[in-house]
Amino acid sequence: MPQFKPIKQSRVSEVVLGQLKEAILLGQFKSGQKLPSERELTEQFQVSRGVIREAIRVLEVTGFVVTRQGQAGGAYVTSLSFDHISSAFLDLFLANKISIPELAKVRHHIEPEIARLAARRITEEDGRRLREAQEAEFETPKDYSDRVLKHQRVHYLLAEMCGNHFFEAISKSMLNVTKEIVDAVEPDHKALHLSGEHAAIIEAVISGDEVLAAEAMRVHLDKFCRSLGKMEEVYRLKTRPREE
Amino acid sequence: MPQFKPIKQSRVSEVVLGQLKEAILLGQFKSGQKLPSERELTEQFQVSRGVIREAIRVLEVTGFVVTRQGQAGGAYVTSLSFDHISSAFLDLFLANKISIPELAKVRHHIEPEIARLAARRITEEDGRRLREAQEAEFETPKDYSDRVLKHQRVHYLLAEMCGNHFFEAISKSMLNVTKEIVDAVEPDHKALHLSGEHAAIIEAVISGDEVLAAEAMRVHLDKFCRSLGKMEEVYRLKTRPREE
DNA sequence: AACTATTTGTTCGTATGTATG
DNA sequence: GCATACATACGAACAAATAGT
Repeated sequence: MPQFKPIKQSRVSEVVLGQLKEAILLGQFKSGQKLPSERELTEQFQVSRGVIREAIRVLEVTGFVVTRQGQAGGAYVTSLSFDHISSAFLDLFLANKISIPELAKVRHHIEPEIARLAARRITEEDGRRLREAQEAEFETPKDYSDRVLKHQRVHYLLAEMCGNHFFEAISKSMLNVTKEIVDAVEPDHKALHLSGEHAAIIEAVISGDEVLAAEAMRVHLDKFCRSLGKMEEVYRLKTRPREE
Repeated sequence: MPQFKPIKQSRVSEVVLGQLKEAILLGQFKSGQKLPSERELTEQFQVSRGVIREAIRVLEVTGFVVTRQGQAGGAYVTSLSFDHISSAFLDLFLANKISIPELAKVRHHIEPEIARLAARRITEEDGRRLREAQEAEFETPKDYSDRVLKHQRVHYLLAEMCGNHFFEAISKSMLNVTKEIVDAVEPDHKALHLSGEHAAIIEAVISGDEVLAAEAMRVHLDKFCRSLGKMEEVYRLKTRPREE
């Protein structure tokens, strides 16, 4: 006996959203192309402008389009990036659903593998970018936030080089959350200077030695995650009172 | 010379969104509580209802609130779940930003570790649930989708038991994407019966043997990921034409 | 440099649908 | 069944931004 599927599509905006999303995924609107204007869409869908706007807003926060104002403005289809995964993870962290030790454990488990994969596929161009990032660590940063970014750059590059977009998304998300923490705590930890910490990793990756690269990353994270752990209390104090 | 930060917060709805989100994260609205009604918010913020509605819609798709209609309806704060991370990953997959081999590799690297952690913290109650899930695999499913769910149940439970919410979120996301694939392809692969496949893993986890649990998971995924790999072409054919 | 057309952003008033008591 | 409180939807306007003339 075939079960019936639950009928319930109240909310017109979700139907509109579904059709627009489907069209984008089907490639009927390619990256860079513009969706019809809100007014046009109201005519095509025969719904009010508010509905259209809600649907487009959702497409925007899920990363499918960006909107611009003015003539030649509108909703432009974009290539989905990993930023929205990152911000979803960040939300989870801000809502205290992920703790710093948990973050540290995951980084410790994943990033050595990423380093290993990067070492396996390293190219000359990649090597150049790594060395470049390493030198940038010693430049004087504009502010704390910039300094953290400079230090994360190597991890970021390795994530891109590992050749697995899933790993890349996860790693970038973790770096993003890490940055949130360090940014908040850093001013109290001025002493924390890690410039040059990545040298061993970079050399191992460039030399193509998978095992060594993973090991070097492991050693680095051992050290870093320890200091990350110490930030836990400071961070929670500085930010919000725990939800009951 | 201190740089000026780019001022640009046009879009009233984003300011409203920011304030509401902040209030929720600060615990000023606890989980289960209701935000003020749209009308009240228009008065407090002194903006139009469309703006309020857009902000609430975004809070909804990012998982901070659910909205209900009718008297006693409104936007209710919810505890952030991992569902939105999952759907963000699913979007990436649907947009061809993640391939099936990539997914397989990540599962292969993460789930043994999850099994290991689960084995380390196993409780009697957990063991009972695992055995329960295993028996359920042999029950006759209602449909293909239900069958996949039954088979994934063990992986799902282990993710919850591993004690790391980050791993949990990632693993559930991967399972979610996997389900999408298998659901689409399964009808062609009726022969694929995996009932009982998880026995070794479950026994190892329950016995608390970390090494064995990880190894059993590795063996299982070896096999499963091979068949997952074969689904790649079938899946892409069945679904959408690639966006070049 | 000013004007114009286009498009999103925002507002208000009103009407309808839906769940609660 | 009716009143209430709320979200949902519509439509017509005006404001603001931006590209082209």
